Amino acid sequence: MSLRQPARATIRDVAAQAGVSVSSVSRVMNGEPHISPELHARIMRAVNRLRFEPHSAAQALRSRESKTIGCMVSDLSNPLYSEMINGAEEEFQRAGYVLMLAATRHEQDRETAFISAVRRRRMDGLLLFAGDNAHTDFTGALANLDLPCVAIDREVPGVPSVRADHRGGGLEITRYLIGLGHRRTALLTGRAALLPSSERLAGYRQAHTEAKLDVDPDLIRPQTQGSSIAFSDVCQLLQGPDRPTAIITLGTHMLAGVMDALASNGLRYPDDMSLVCIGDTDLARHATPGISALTWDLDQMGRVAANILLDRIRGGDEPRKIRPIYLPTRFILRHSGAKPRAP
Amino acid sequence: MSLRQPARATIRDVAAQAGVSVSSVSRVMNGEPHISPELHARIMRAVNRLRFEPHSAAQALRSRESKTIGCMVSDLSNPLYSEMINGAEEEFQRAGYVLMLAATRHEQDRETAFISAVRRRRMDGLLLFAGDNAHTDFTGALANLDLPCVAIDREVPGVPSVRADHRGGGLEITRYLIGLGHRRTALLTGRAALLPSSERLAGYRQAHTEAKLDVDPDLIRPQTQGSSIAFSDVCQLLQGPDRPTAIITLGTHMLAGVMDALASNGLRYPDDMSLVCIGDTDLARHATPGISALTWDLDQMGRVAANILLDRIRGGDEPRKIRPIYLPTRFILRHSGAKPRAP
DNA sequence: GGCATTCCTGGAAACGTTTCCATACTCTGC
DNA sequence: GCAGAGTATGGAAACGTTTCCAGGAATGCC
Repeated sequence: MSLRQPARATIRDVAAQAGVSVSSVSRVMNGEPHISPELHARIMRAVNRLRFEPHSAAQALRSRESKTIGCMVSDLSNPLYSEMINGAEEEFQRAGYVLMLAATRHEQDRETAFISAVRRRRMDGLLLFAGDNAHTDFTGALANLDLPCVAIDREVPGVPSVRADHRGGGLEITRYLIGLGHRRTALLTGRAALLPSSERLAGYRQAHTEAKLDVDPDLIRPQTQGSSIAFSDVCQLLQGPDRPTAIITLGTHMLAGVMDALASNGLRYPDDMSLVCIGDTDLARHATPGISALTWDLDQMGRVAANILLDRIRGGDEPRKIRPIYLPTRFILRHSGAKPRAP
Repeated sequence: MSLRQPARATIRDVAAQAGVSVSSVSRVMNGEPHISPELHARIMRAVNRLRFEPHSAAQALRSRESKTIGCMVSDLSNPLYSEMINGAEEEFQRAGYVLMLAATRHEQDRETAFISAVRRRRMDGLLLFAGDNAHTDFTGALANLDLPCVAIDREVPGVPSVRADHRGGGLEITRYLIGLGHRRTALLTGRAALLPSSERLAGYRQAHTEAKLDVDPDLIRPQTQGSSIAFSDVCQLLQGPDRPTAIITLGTHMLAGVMDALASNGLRYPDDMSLVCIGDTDLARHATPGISALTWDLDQMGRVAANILLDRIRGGDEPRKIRPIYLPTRFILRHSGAKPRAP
């Protein structure tokens, strides 16, 4: 159809075509004030005729702004993350930024590699999703970065963060189970090094302390997320001498493993075992009976984090409040909890 | 801790520090041959001392390669997509490319806006995930792009694609239901403008033709994805005079609505209604009874697409085979299908 | 009418690389 | 001992913008 375009138009071509200087074209493209209507019109005509599109590498080089946000996430296939990113991305799009994504798969090498990419590409900001707090090389590299950052459900020294109130959520659901009479509640909460897990555990402990109950460390299973791991964890717990009477588990992937384990041990919930899951899912909603779940607004979290980051980018280096912002969790009561059986 | 770094080191600083020319530094950084070991060592020492990191905008400007891949997806929060992207991203990372992500939310404006961003940023390639084939402005803009592209589950003229065999899958599951004796099978398959939906429908029709059955257009519900829509669709179908005896539905979000609709109409599967879902999910796996599902390898699809794109980028403009590559689907038989009740 | 502002425009120097060209040196084979 | 190929380095011109500086034309004020 169209001939192969020999070369893309540059700002120079536009200036020549319109018979004006390059600087005027630049001013028009950037919407600067003090431009006569005629000049504006003439330049825009040339821009359209030549289909001029500024080369953003050149812009970035000169203006020291890449209009780019880095986004580091451990596992993109986890819907918890992708939903937050979805929300954040929309805010960035609206502000004219493009998102650069990297999945680190919990590997420290990938984290530092991405930090390096962030530096080389002079990205304007960085969004950090939950990742291992134990990765110290990473926080070191980050400290030298001198770049607006916002962390999501992650603790990074000197970096403001947005978090769901996992501690409060853990407290609420544990209190609920204790209130039902449960004295032995298993907690399958994902990698211990992740902030949401450790916060949840803190809430769980607090609820037990309040009720003057001891917590059996065996009941805490801070394993990597995964349905088969949940399965074997639960089987193991069930074979022990002193079974738990309730289980708190992550909703994504793990809940399925837990349900399998119960079923293959001939147990039913809520009668033989109470169940609460963290993060509402189709499975929790539509299992029979429905499974009570702790939930929070992922899309909103992504958006809030994005806007804080944008503010910091625009506001320059103000050493804003670093205090984390907490978003509430909400407990959805369904029918997966009951009083423990009399022993 | 560390003083605020006044300015980042440039290749010039490195050259000065090492007492060599800029071009030598450039050569070393890019691993070019014909460099004496001493020079190499001297330069690397300077690089490390100054913590030099090349400015990728400058590199992109000069070398006309941005080492960047655009990735356009309609809805990032859909796990089907995020899992494919997760796979693709790993391949790109391995090859030294960074992924730039945009969620279009099925809005044509966002699609063209992103295409423009792709041009301005001189991205090296573009990955297109399933989107409305009806968006013609978009395909026009794309045709002018003259850039390596690969589409995933999407039909774009002149662009090679990777697709799951949705047609074959639709055929297989419809045959299965027809084999059980079903004559009226509802199909809730998502937006009609999406390739997977239309392909699935084609398979569905073919199975009916083979069996010399008519298809009732009322049974085909090409609605937007969403659990509440599935709910009302099914309720409507159940109130009609001539109920379907089987339902094929998308697994993500929609299956839940379907199950709700059945429950609230006092129906049970598989006895009152057979069920097959597209895309395996926790819910399909762990509902009781388990729900038969059509599945395919999302991670693999992302990787295959990424590698085709990388090949095209490296291989230059070879007008390769544009024929789509199909990945197989697999039918997982569970317990959600039965013979229809005698009327 | 002279002078200080403000408005509009152009020229040219950056920004930090890569790459082309030139040059000086080291081999190799005869 | 010399042409020619190959190796190792440096110099300088791009790449396509933004932005600083300068200057001419209006405008306002006394």
